[in-house]
Amino acid sequence: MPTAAELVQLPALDCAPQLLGAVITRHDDRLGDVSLRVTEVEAYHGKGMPGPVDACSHSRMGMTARNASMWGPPGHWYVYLNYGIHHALNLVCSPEGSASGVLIRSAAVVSGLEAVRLRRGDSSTEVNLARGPGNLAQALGIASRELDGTPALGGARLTIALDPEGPAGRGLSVLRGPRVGVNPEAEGADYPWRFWLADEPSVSAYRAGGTPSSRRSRSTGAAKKSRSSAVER
DNA sequence: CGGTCGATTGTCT
DNA sequence: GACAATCGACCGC
Repeated sequence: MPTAAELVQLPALDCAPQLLGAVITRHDDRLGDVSLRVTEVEAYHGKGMPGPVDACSHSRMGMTARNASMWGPPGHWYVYLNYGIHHALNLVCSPEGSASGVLIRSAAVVSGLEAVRLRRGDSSTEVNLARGPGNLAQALGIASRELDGTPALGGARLTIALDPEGPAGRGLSVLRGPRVGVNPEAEGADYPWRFWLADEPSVSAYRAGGTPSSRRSRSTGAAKKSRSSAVER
């Protein structure tokens, strides 16, 4: 049975499904602690890694100021701001220098519901509280890049507890399919980088093809591909 | 329901 | 200067 430190050494495609069912805990003295159970993730391969080319990974351009923590040691957080509005949380994986990560897309609230409601507002239904990467970050009180590059295994403010046996150890069924929210015209857009737990209402409702560029091309008559197909593994 | 669109800013060409 | 690993509001069925 692998340890958590060994699991985060795996390539993103192998590490990502093992994170399903893991519990992320945010410590907050004022609002109280919040714990979320991960229900949906996406693998992002580092530039030059063996396996399929990832045309969407932030590491594809090489190291920059933003993505530097992706190149750091695994088991640390990579936090960035997306669309100028939402923060997104990733767990860096695979050996240092390989620049891979797993985007934590969705989760279910395990404890600290009151604190999450305060952060997310009353208008959100319970399954939507940490559904989608932007909402998940908000539920955890991540509103800056403060935690970028900090340890995730035994982290002080934000920590992740992995089940060494992964979802299979609990009899959870894992589904796999293409990403959502990336440009559907991009090379390799159909490759199944995304993993989620079956029968989980908190999994992303967000549809592919939501980017401004894809909207433009769609309105000019480009064919829309179906993304509903999922493969059980 | 499902499609469509604006918000908002850091990042890279 | 373009646009992004998104979200929620709004519109028309």
